[in-house]
Amino acid sequence: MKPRSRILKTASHLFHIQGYNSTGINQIIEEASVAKGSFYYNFKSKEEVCIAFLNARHAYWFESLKNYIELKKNEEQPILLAFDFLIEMNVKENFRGCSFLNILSEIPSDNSKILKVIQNHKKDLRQYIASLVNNNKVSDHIYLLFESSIIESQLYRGQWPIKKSKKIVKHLIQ
Amino acid sequence: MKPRSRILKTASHLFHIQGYNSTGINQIIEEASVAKGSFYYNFKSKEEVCIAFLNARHAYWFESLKNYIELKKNEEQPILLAFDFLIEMNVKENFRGCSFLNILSEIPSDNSKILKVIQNHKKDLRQYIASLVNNNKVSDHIYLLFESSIIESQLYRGQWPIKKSKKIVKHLIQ
DNA sequence: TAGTATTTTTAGACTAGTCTGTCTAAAAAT
DNA sequence: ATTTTTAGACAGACTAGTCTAAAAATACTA
Repeated sequence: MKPRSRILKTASHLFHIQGYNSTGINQIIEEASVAKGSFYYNFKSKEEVCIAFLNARHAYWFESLKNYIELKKNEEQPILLAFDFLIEMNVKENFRGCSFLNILSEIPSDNSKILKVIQNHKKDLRQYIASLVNNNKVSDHIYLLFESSIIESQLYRGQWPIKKSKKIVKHLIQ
Repeated sequence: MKPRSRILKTASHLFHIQGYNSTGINQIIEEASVAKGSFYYNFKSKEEVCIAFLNARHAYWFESLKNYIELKKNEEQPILLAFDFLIEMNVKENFRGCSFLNILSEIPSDNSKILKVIQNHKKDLRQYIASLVNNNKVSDHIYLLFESSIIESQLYRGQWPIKKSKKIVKHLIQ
């Protein structure tokens, strides 16, 4: 594995479990076993690593979600499976919530570069949910419940908001 | 105004517009025109200021909300006014979202002291919404939409998620 | 009301550490 | 021959928190 990948992998892990501001470059390069020179050879700043992380996370998260739904689409309706996916992610990632929303809270509100990446991720999610439910009367409603599910389960460190939302959505789509 | 109040007022303002981690003690004491000794005479750590801020914010936010509803209860149903209150707060505070959720994203996930303050704030909100709607079949549903409204309007820097949620809630309660 | 004791606030030096980012110069890989 | 990576020193600025010693404010008491 080349330095660039090691940096990105380590930074992603640290940003995700510690947060962006609490993760320093020195920690990244040490845990990635990379020289500081290589860090700044491959990335021009910490912010650029952040953006690279968000892009990678975007790809990984959507792929995982789509995979999950594809795998179980015989058992339940896709949109309901999306909520099961959240439950599974919370278990796997220990209720760390949404990387995008977490970083949104950490950056100064005038950082439009990062803000745009976050907004685009959520726009894609909103659109994807719309494509799953195929009913534009309720799709934003479901999107809002989906978002709530993520944040509230992070907040309470429990799955009840997701289960509650799923139950509501079940009624909404029938 | 005594030093303690000046510190709390300044810190609250800075935490709210810059975030917790991006606000240093030196900036707080300078903008509050207070000696560093006074800071540590009145608070034993930055974390304690954070908790004091959250408690003050909790009181202020709820009082504002209840005031708003009391003032306009003849025009519309209380629970719908709660959403109008969010719109007004976004205008007043420039879409900075929820201080509690913002700080939730900034603190290490093992900081149970701060986490508890945040959880209690949201528990109170959930309960208050329940008391407004007086229908435990939909009250959590509304709570989840309320939370989404705050975060998504912060994310998109726009009021549409609140307006959308309000419309949904209007149908839910009739 | 005057004098004393206690609490609070002041300015600022200081510690020991953190941060992002730059730079050099050599080694390794391509 | 060029690109990439290495180790690590270094800069300049920041961090939370401690400490000193004097001044100011407050409270207590005779």
